[in-house]
Amino acid sequence: MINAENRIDMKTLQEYLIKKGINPSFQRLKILEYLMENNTHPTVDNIYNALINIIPTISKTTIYNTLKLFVEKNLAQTITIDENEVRYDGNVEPHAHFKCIKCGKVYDIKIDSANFDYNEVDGHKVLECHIYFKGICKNCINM
Amino acid sequence: MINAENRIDMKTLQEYLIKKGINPSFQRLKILEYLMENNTHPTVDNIYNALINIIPTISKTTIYNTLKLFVEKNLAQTITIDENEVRYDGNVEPHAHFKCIKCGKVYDIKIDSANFDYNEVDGHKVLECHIYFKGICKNCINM
DNA sequence: GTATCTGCAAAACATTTGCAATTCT
DNA sequence: AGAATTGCAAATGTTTTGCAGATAC
Repeated sequence: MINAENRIDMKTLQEYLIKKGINPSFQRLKILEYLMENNTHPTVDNIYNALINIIPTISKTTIYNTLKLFVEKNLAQTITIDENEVRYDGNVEPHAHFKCIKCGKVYDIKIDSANFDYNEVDGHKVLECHIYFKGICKNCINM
Repeated sequence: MINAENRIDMKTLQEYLIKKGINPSFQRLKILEYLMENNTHPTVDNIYNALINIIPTISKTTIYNTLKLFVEKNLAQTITIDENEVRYDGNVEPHAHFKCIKCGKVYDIKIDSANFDYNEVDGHKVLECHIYFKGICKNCINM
């Protein structure tokens, strides 16, 4: 879906929203575009601060509403790697995350899908499995 | 540390706090006792509502302060399995958690320590590894 | 014209902070 | 008395809610 310059055309995004049963308003398109083009696991505030330059009238309420809708329709997932900061990820495939305690950046980590393949643990039915790491990222380790 | 009735005597708790470099005030002892006797991964509110019956003057500020101190001194760890609810766990050994999406209960899951033994992922230095599952617990699955 | 979507303002929560009162030794 | 601890009240920050106006079909 993403080309070499990490840009996605609006038409593709629009079709994606419709396919998922979401009315493709301009705000929703831009929020989806931001999620797709930046795999930085943004907070609501991150998205708001980026989009206020493009849509000066956008409100945080709309961002909250839209992200909630995206999570319900499985276009995004929430990441709660740290207390008091909910982040959003447009990648809904199973994968792990790594958060650097120095720079705060959150990286995607590919994990052997076998490690994710729990049907049950201790007799409980497993529907989701989340894995995250904390430490020093490779950019910070040499500083 | 815990006997058959899941009760711990105050003397033992007091020695534990002192060993960890914490002045054993009555409030701190009771918060530690609650954590140790209830492995229910309580929120600040859970602890407050339980202790207000024992110490009618206790404040949430004290609970926040004390838990922060316990985490610093490695007597407890925070669990952020769901956005907007920080839970505390008196078990600081590496282990996974399972949260039931029906009843909301959080269970401890023993995990082969080999699965926790990452030194590095993708070149990043790993200091902590957290794993949690969501699904339907064995008590809710037959209801 | 009716449904939906947006965004302001207020409300609802959780957590932190400043500070004064209390407790402990 | 002096240092640490506690707890009230206010501040902060994030997310939700109610609702009125705007937009889309």
